[in-house]
Amino acid sequence: MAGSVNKVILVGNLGRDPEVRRLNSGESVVNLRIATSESWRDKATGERRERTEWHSVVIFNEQLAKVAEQYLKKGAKVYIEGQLQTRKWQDQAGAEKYTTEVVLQRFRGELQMLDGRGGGGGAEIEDSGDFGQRSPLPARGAARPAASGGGGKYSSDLDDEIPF
Amino acid sequence: MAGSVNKVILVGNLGRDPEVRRLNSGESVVNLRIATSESWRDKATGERRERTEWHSVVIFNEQLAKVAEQYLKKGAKVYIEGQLQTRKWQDQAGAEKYTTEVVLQRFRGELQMLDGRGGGGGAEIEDSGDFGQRSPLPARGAARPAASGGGGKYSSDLDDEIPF
Amino acid sequence: MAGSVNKVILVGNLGRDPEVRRLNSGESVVNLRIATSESWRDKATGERRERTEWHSVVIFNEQLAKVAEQYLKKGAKVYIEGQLQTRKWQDQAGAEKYTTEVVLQRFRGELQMLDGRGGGGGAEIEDSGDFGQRSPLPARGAARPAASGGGGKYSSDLDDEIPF
Amino acid sequence: MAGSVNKVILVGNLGRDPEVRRLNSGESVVNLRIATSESWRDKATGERRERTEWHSVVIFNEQLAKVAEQYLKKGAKVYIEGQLQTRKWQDQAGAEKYTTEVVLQRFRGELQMLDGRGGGGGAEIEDSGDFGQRSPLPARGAARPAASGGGGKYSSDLDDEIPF
DNA sequence: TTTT
DNA sequence: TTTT
Repeated sequence: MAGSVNKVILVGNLGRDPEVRRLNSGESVVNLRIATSESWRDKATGERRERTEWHSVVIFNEQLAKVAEQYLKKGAKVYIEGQLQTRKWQDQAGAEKYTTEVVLQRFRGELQMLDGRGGGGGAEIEDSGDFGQRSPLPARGAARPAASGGGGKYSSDLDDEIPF
Repeated sequence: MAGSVNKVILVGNLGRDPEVRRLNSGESVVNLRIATSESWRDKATGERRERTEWHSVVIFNEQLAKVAEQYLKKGAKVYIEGQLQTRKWQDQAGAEKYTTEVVLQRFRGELQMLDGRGGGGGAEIEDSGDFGQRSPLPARGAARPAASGGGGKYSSDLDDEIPF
Repeated sequence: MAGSVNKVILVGNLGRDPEVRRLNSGESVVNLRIATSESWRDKATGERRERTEWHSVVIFNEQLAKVAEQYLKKGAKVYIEGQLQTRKWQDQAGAEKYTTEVVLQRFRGELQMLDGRGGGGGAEIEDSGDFGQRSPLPARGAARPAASGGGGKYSSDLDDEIPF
Repeated sequence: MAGSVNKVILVGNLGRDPEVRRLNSGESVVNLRIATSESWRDKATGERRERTEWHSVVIFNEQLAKVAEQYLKKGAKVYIEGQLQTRKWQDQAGAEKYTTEVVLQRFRGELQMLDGRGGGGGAEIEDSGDFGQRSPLPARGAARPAASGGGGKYSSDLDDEIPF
């Protein structure tokens, strides 16, 4: 459709470690389970209440999948930007089911690690040349984690694999 | 959870007229079915392909529910901002089902009508006083439709009901 | 900085035709002037008031620059996604000035045309192959306009130039 | 204007402590200075480069101003949602200047504290009653910080002042 | 079920 | 300078 936008922005915490599936193509797909929550005081009872929402996130973006696989773990706080997709499937009994996921397509979406030390992930992309004073960050969908723990080695390795 | 964000932004078209449910409280809840789509050319086949995604939107925000009920109809293009919520329900056979919706809670969310003539809806809210040169728009979650077709009457009526 | 996000989302109308600058590299950069506005009823006076905000948008993204150049004109309604950048410059008298712009970097940002007939622009990108049922839209920052006025020719030409 | 959107989303760190101005009305306005940055590897030189962008944020939203005043300090990481506003002013020499700010109007905008312990701020709002299973969070523009350091006292005090 |  |  002309002129449409389908965007989800989440800031939340991983409920468990990332799940990585390796495709035949060699690419990996990462699934995250992310919790967001709101709390409020119920005026009627005066009690504090909280509602947690769980989101299924699927990362097809190769660079971001690598970052997720290498640096994220249960409890990590992340910023995620993707799009809504609902897919139909059948359970073992043959019943129709629908699942709605937040999807980061190839070359699309964003992932930022928001934890302080040993985890904060900033955008990190190679530039193909100067662009006046605007050189930074021409590319999309990439995240570079800060050195986690013992240094920047993994970070460097990752850098070398980013193809632009 | 501390520091979480759960936000969905959609620009798309209504697949059918809004569905309005009246609650016992007198409030109304509006359900929208919104399509977003992307198209691309398949490199392998050279054919143009398109994928349409359908979104279920639920409007609990009273002002926006009124706007939706009065001014939106099948085919209308809208900007929607809400949050993801998944709810569990049982079908007639007793099978567990999950549905994920984009929800505009009371006093939350945004709705903007994007159609040109007889439909464009801008934010429209009363101010409770001046605020230096920054007076505009202190309130959230409101949309005022332009007069649709026969004039601004409904728009005015609506204005009078906006309680701030 | 690790884990940062800098994002602007605008839906508004062009105050004038796009301004195109051709760089020595052959690339073009497009500047847009976009108005957003809010209206509200002043509670004290009962009068309707409106505040219009003007935004300077700079498009370095080549694909989106082409779309803007070819299909946008004064009055057009667009969805824009970019990032905030402030740059320092000197006026003729040598006085320091700062200008803040919404920038769509190379390969980044989004542009959707929201006008109905002869103008609605949907994402339009070639795919490099199938990806199961998820094939669509792996790429970012692209917009394909619908044929404006005299047909889809320019649209097709544009398609051929999109390098992925 | 009908159907317009003016939204800025930032995730970044405070460059200095919040600046609080007390208005004659008793309300306070808080100014923040927030840095976002991107880093990338320059393909030509192979060097890592980084660009930091500084944003001026102005909080008129009373609740969020209180949160900012009480809980934010230099270095804190925050999620901010506001709108772009450019205002004209004159320096001491009478020269015209323009400043663009990210503004959180009264009852509008969002602020989430993203630091781990003693700082993470989740939405925290009182509800005016039940709303089926959807009771949470009817209100907008509020943030409740987690107890910082020694307990929830300030948090509770703040709660009592939130008028809904 | 929309839209192009 | 747009739009309603």
